[in-house]
Amino acid sequence: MCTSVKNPYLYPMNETAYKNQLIEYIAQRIDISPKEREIIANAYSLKSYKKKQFLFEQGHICDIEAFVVSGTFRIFYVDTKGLEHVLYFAFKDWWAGDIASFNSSEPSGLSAQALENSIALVIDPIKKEELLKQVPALERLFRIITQKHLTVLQKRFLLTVSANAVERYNELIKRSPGIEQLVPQHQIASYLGILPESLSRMKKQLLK
Amino acid sequence: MCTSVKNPYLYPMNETAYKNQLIEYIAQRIDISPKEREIIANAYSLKSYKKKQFLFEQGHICDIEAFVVSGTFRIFYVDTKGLEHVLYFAFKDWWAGDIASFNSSEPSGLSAQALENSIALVIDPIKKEELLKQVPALERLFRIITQKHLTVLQKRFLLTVSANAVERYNELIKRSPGIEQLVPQHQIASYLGILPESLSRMKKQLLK
DNA sequence: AAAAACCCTTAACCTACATCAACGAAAATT
DNA sequence: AATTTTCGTTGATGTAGGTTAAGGGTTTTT
Repeated sequence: MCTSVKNPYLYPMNETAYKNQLIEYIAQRIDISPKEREIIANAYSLKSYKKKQFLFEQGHICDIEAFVVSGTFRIFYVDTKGLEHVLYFAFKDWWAGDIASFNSSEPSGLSAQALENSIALVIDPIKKEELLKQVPALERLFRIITQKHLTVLQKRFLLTVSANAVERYNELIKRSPGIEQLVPQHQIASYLGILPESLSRMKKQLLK
Repeated sequence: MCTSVKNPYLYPMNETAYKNQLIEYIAQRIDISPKEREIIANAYSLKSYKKKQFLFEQGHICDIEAFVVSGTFRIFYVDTKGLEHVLYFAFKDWWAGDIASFNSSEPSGLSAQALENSIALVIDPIKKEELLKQVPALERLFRIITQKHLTVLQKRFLLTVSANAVERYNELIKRSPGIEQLVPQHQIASYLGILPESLSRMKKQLLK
């Protein structure tokens, strides 16, 4: 299904406005010249995703790294028993991708799916390498972003092995208040590493 | 306890040889000039650690990033109940540090302890910033290393939430054969996210 | 408007691993 | 060499969260 870039439903703002959102994000983290802003803006393509549409899919090569400008994606893993595990949610101004597959051209171990109609700026590995050559300051940006992702995942991992589901739930609500309005409850259960039935039971208990 | 740099027991090789080990590691990943090699070698300090000695400690600021040239460290987290959880082991040619604390000067959420007498090349955040300024190509190296760490942790996390202890144990042995000769069994249990008693029982079962 | 798909809840039962306690062997420390 | 600490094992018992099954509500699709 090929949707026009001009479709006002999918793109309530124009392309330049979305790209400025990315430029803003970058400028807050490193210094970039007007010339570099232009190069960056040109390197990314604007794409829209309908609810349930995939950004990339497990088993296929993930040749996309996305900056979410609007909407929400869930990034998840399907295990050998067919169960899904949410690695993280990508909201506005977050990145979504599978670093491993993106950098090695090996099949991705993750899928990313829109939880609602969403818009993202995307780039492929070749364009990204070119971009890094043209704007070397971005090496620093992506190092810092990756470090941040690593520290977040590290905390999450340690919480997962050291705390029970109730504690992990409380931590999530504390860190992301309002997430229960953005994401269906069974997806939250998946993020917490438990079944929807268990989360339902847990929340009932917590009301006492 | 101040140990002399000349102590032949602690340093079977000389300082230059250890630094060359780091330079070799770097040169295999990015291009560096002879001049840059010298700058890098000068930025790091050689330090020795007796068995059980800490490289850095949870609750204190981690102002150390270490490249292990010999020996083994365990990097672990002590939870609110006082239980220890191994995040990873750092062997020869691995890095050990707490990125979050190192970059933010906040108290570390991790400890690193030598499992045997070990030797490492260490750097502090200020020296590292200087080094990155003098050798910008290292931005790329550390971006790539951090990406690698992130993908490894991601796999580990997803395995932890999707597989049981037996499957995680088999995966560890497959990926790191010989680890059982390097690390005591209760540390392996901690890495797997189970108690030593459970691992012992599990291995007995597996023999059938 | 009807049908289908999706989502949440509850209940009975089950299992992987934790907890607690005790023992002997090995290794480190004196 | 003696003492202490560390390490691995085994057994009895407990529990968080998984499993299975079923019901009803809500949203999406036709």
